[in-house]
Amino acid sequence: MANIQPNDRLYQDLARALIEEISSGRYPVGSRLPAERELAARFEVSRPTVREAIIALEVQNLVEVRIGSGAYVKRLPGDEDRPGFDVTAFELTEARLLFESEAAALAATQITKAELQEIEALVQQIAIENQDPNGTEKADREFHLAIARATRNLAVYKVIEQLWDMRASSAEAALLHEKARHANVKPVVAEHTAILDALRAGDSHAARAAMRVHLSAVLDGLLFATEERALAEARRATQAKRERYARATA
Amino acid sequence: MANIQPNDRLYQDLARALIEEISSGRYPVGSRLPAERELAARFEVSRPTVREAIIALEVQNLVEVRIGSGAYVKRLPGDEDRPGFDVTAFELTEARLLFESEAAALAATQITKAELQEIEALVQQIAIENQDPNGTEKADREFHLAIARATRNLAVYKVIEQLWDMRASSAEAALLHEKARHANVKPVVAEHTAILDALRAGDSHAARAAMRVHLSAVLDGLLFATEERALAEARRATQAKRERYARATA
DNA sequence: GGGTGCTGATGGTATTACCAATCTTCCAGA
DNA sequence: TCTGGAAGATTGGTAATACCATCAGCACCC
Repeated sequence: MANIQPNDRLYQDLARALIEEISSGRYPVGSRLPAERELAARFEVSRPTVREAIIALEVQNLVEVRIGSGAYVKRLPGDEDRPGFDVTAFELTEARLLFESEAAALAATQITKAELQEIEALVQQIAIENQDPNGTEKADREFHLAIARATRNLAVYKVIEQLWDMRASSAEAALLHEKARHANVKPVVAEHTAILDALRAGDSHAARAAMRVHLSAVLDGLLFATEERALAEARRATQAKRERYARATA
Repeated sequence: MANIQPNDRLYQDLARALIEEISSGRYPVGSRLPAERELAARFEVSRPTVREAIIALEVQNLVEVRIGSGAYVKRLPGDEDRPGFDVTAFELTEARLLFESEAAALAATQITKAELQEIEALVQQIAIENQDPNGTEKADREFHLAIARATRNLAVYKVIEQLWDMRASSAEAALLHEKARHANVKPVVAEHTAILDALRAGDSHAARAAMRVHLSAVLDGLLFATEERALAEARRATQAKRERYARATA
């Protein structure tokens, strides 16, 4: 296949190339991509492979396929459309900082006694999970979702849930959170308690601020884990160099 | 093709059917989907069509394809993967008010010239769509997603996209927005321009405020449409009562 | 018990054929 | 001259078939 960086599967390589061409302005929004047969000839791949690449673009809502007419560019790709692009732990935590703080503020305006009791029980469970060497973060997740539920807005709840699902399914985020945990960066009970206190006081400003403090600390923990990871990588690279040198001088 | 509701293109029908099967628990997370050849036989389609459907699922990160092994379920489809999930128009717009304003504030801190140009073109397109009696809200959607993209945070983008997808798939929201549109409540270009101006000025506070003004107005429009609808319902109820009374006294 | 090799099953890609839908061009009629 | 319809070309959609690469499981040997 011509002009494609071999990487994984052909359809992905071709989708990537087409995304690059759209991004570079070769095919503006509203314009039609070349026909399947033409693309197949140009990239020296089979037509089914072209179709598969176009479908990948279609599912990402980048193009619209009109039967008998062609594939039309719907929008310019952003970074999030590059295959293999995963949500980073930083992005995830930044998004949570922005959004969960607003959810906490809204919840504070209307939270009930029962909801407060549930959240209090979850704070206690977080403390218990922190003692367990193989602890999970189930209670932490439930704590945040309980606050989202207290907004009594289903859309808000589904958004916060989506953020937590992203966290669960992102390999990079999982790795970094694991590193953070090994470095003993765990949910800080005091921060959760501060959020709970602000909710109890019905103070939306305090709730927003407490949630931001908490998630900023999570962000710091991730940066700490990132540095730890960078150090470990550097050590590994040095070791490899030493071995190479030992081999060269043996 | 067997057991598929005919709708659009075969691969889409099949992808939909597979999503339903995953959702219903037939294929839990981590389990392997049947082989392409088996699915082709079962659904009475060709193997390339099966491949196309699997690629659609793969691009949506629902499955992971291992060469020589099969397609494995990565996660359960959420409600956002299933059309028809019902969030009220009020909940949706309130969530957007909370979250999109934060996204606008973040975007304002780093937005590029190219991104501003894209957004400006979209504002102009909104104005054009407003003239069309059968106008859509495509440009409005793209406007908001372009701002989300300008945050350069994939998690933020996916959240805003999810909110718009909820709107697109919610029957109740669609009805109310239709009512609002008939009452001539349309995207106000001046509000969009104000958001654009704040972004251009790199003023995150102004961007947040402008987005909140805009979405508060959308909320007002919905409430207006809700009142109109409530009035119409009340009139219908009164008419029904009159007919019942007339029947009772006849 | 562990390692290696073989076989069958899996996905990946290509070629070819035919059909349906759309677009463009040309011709005939008003 | 203009308009509408038909025909042909181009487009995407689906299917069938062939062959190749990779993986997983099983059997055999050390």
